[in-house]
Amino acid sequence: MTPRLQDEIKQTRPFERLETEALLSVLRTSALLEHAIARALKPFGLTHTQYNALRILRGAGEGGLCGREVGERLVSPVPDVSRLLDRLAETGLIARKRDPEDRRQVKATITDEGLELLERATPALEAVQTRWLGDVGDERLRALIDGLAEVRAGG
Amino acid sequence: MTPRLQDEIKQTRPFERLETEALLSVLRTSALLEHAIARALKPFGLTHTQYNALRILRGAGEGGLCGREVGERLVSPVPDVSRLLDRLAETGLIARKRDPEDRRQVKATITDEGLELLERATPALEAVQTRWLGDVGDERLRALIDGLAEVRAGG
DNA sequence: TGACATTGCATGTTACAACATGTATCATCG
DNA sequence: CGATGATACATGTTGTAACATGCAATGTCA
Repeated sequence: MTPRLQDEIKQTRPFERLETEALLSVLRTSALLEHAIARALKPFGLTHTQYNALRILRGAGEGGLCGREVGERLVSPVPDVSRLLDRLAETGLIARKRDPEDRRQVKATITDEGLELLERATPALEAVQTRWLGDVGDERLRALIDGLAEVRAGG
Repeated sequence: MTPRLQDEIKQTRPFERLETEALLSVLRTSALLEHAIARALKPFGLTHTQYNALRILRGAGEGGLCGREVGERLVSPVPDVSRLLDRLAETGLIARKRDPEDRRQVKATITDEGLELLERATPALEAVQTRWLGDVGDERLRALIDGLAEVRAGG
């Protein structure tokens, strides 16, 4: 049922240290999930990062957020929020305007078109979530969440 | 000590479902780890994928492996092994030649230069592993490994 | 043997990531 | 008030990822 990482990547020898196996497990699992997510979002013309940015802006409401704030809220940090928002603006999913309070900032807000696309795309993403995590019990999920938080605390 | 994901990405509301939090935890943790790994490998002019390919070819020994086999053994699948090996060959880290047994295949082998670079780069990667995972106990690591394997089994 | 599919790899193209650098606006402090 | 630095964003460049397509070598089967 649950295959060993060692077999998945056809490694002949067992891992010497538990930490190595854990590290590679995180990376491989994430890569597979990202791939599944990319496939699910492709029909909507969105990358996962773009999808997340739209969700963040929806959560921000009318006032919107500046680029820096969007960057801080992204699940996976990206060092180029300007062009991320560029592309969303080009396709009309968000709108941008200079903040009169601080003219350095550019406030981004989600458009109706963006909201509509978000609602159409969300079920595809939930399907991925259910498929991959739906059969994992709450106790295991909790252990996973806590363990990963502890890893991140090491950085 | 262990921050909540919810706070890390400045989300105001708690996650509705445990699965969502687990999914995003995997993705975020992996992104942070990949970033740390990329930084560690940068002085050696290697990406993480390239580093892994070199390790795989070192493990294969004299006979080498063909591109398909390298792809199967990579932690994170990449759909372009040809050019991955191209770059390693350009910098002299691997050598390639057609397999006379099956002329479709191209056997890749690691060069002495590749072996030497691998040995110089490995400590940097182990440092990342120790920093991020060194303080996580074996029991938690085991739970992490098992939980992630169960997630992958869902796909 | 010859038609057909399959496998393994190469290559063109597009989009995006990552890094460095530039520019306008704001904050701070003498 | 003016100089200096910090902040927020824009932009140029390079390298790579992802996808599609094409070609050569092999396998399959009538």
